[in-house]
Amino acid sequence: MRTYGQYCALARGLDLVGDRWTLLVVRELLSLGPSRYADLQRGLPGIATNLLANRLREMEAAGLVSRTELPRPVNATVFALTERGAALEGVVREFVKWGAPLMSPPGPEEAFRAHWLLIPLRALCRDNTPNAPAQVVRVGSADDGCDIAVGTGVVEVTASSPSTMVDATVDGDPGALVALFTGQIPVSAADAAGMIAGDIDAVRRVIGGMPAQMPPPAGATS
Amino acid sequence: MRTYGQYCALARGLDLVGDRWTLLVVRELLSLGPSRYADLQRGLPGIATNLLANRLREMEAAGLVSRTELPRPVNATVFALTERGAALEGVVREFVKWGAPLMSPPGPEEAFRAHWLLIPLRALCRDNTPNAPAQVVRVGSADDGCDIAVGTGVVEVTASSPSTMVDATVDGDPGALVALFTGQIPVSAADAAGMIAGDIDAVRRVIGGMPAQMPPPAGATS
DNA sequence: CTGGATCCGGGAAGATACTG
DNA sequence: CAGTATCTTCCCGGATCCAG
Repeated sequence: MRTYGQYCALARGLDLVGDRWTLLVVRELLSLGPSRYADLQRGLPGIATNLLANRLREMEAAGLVSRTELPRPVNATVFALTERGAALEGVVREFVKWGAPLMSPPGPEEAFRAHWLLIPLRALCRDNTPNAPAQVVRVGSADDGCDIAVGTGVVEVTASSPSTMVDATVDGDPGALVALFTGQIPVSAADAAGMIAGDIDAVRRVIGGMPAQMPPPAGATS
Repeated sequence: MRTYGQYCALARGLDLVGDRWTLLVVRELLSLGPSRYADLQRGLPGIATNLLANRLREMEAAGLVSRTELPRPVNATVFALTERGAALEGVVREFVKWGAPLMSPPGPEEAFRAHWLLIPLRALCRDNTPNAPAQVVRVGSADDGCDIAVGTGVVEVTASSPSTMVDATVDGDPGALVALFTGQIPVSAADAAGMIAGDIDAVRRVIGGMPAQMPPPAGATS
């Protein structure tokens, strides 16, 4: 293993998770929960298959990931974060917060998965009408997305599950999706763009009126 | 610049600061404040000189670092974090928290600089006797270390400055220093080991009785 | 002396093909 | 499905050299 050789908590931490792709694997496992190899590959477009296998081995050796072989007839391998690996959530959350101002509209070559929004949505969503009955808003699709469950003021965001009944679904191009949840475009505009299906009030209910995190375009008057 | 090509705040953040050494450069600039090239080199043992120059250029291009050429007769270059670069403090803090359990005693090959303790000390130190007059405890030396200033319950940790008058100085081998401030060894033991010069009560004053963060050795009874 | 640039070897990362 | 094998590319690490 490559090490910085420094007796410093940051350096020792980076010795374990500073390699390329490692924190993105953590993101996947934090978002999706225990996952199979092929699911991780789908959530990590651009990673070489041998590299994913290497990372999973290294992370297992470092005690961050556990590997479970399911017996017949399932015959699958499931990767999950250990407690120590899940403890990286704080690091990832701070990173996402720091990266938020970088979320200008995506380039044409850039990949997108709706479940990547899970960690940001946990920080962004609110229950604006806590006295209303519980509702679920889906972002993305049943195959790849997040389910935002609200009720009694509590918000829970999970990876979307096909078996969950939802009150509304929000989908569309990635840049618009991010702009909607960061409050840069109003719900009405998203609806006019055909991004919303189902109960539009459920969507209004969960969107926190967060002040714009993105820097204004150069030359804009503040 | 190499990129993950993912429209995700974490991936875009890692595109900027995920390269090797980058976050350690941030650590140095957060701890020392504006610094010269040679100072950064001293705080980053193991880095190749060309690599440091490359990183500083890339970080400048990314808007994380500013470069100021001081005019004659000083004729030096000073590197400092921009506001955006300084905003990485949250990421670094979470990383240090996560890395704390990794701080088992250092190996013989491992480098150490006392100013690396600055960020951890900010989380660790308290003012246990807020009504006493203000005091300063130095960790390490005037050349490389931290000054912990306490008074009226407020703790401020800065890089050590030769012009600061201190009430006590703590120094010694790196593992013992970490053990002392994480509460794994008592002040009395550190004193018996000759680690403390000056007012030992000033040292007691700043050490927070933090519960042990390190995992107990295997087989230990909890 | 400070703040680098240049050159080179080794190894990590990336792309693709293939397999139990 | 969950990888391995192989090849290429290029980043990193170490040493040396250099301009102001």
